[in-house]
Amino acid sequence: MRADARKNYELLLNVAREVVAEQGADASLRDIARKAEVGLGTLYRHFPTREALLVALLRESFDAMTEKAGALAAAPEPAAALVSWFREMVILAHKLRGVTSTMMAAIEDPDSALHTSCVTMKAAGAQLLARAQEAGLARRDMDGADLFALVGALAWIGDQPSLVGRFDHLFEVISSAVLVRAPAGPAVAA
Amino acid sequence: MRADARKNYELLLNVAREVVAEQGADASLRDIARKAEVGLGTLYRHFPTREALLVALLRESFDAMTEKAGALAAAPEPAAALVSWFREMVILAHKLRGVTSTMMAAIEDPDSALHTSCVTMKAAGAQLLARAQEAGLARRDMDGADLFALVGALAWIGDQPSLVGRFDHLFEVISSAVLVRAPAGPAVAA
DNA sequence: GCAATATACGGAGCACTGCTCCGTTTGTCA
DNA sequence: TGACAAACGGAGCAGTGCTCCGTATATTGC
Repeated sequence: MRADARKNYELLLNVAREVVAEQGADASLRDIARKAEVGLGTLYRHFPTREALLVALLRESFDAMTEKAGALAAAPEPAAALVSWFREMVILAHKLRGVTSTMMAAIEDPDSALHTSCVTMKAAGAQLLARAQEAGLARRDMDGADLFALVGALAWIGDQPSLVGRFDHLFEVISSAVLVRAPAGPAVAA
Repeated sequence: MRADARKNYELLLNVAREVVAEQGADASLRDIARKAEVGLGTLYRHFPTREALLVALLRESFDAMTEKAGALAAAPEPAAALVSWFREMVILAHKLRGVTSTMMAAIEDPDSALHTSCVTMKAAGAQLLARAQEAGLARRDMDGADLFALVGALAWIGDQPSLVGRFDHLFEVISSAVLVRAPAGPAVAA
């Protein structure tokens, strides 16, 4: 890869990160090229499709979330670890507003460049869920994909301007659905 | 209003309903005009903005949901009534895919033509929720707006092609978050 | 039944979008 | 220092939302 090409690649990625953060996943590609002071053709050569650009943007974040899940896998409180990771996922999905749909599609599309990162991350999340389930702290009838769907749903809520004030509350409501009801007082299940 | 104008108005509304159902809320307005065999100008005269068109489409459905909530307000089982209405709301939001954001915005925007219908419907839903809460069957820390947000979140899930198979399950997960945990056996809270 | 006119119609036109294609420039390596 | 593959930039196409105005027509008063 030629030096100027590499430079433009990085430049475009950085500009895209900013623009997507402030305009959402359907930002104008011309705008990104313009802000990077680069021809539209250059953008399209490096990222043949909008998804390719988003993929490049997402992959690093995804791998970071996988790593984080790995770190939490040995945390003393499985439920707290799960919720903490869950929350970070939602925040990430919100920061890259609009991309959640892309993410959901990538999980099921083996041809997507994001597929591997996505599946790995899902597995990492599923592991946190499984640990909470084994400890009797989470619903047993859920898997990693369900967890992902809830991430997307919460990110959608976070994307609605009229709901920002309720976000924390709704996060609690939905995450409490994943967690098993705490036993009421000293009563012991038969 | 002239007769031909009224005819075109109805025609456009019917065509729009079909097109939105199959292409989503961001369907091409040109396309709608074309399918109605009407000039683009005619569409814009009747519905100056895309939102105006959606509003006209939504209002009748909204009023129907308000009515339904009224009918359920006296149902024997408050929790079942709430869940049943909740489910219909989600299905409606899904059928008009993409419009949920419009709906959420309308609730908080007094200038929106949809505002009244929307607020009324929210109130009707809130009433169902309140009845379930008074019966000790639903979380007390929720209100009508929270309920609406969950409708939107579930509609988002329903809009993801990769999640259609999990929809019923996720509906159960989220609606169970609204309902209070059933007391475990004969144990009585102190 | 027939003008007159207000009202509604239709689509050309503008600025934007995603995406392709190709003539021009430039980095690289012998 | 050339030669040339590789990268660049932007004109061009088809689509979009939305405006504006010349044309056609439904309605009204006679």
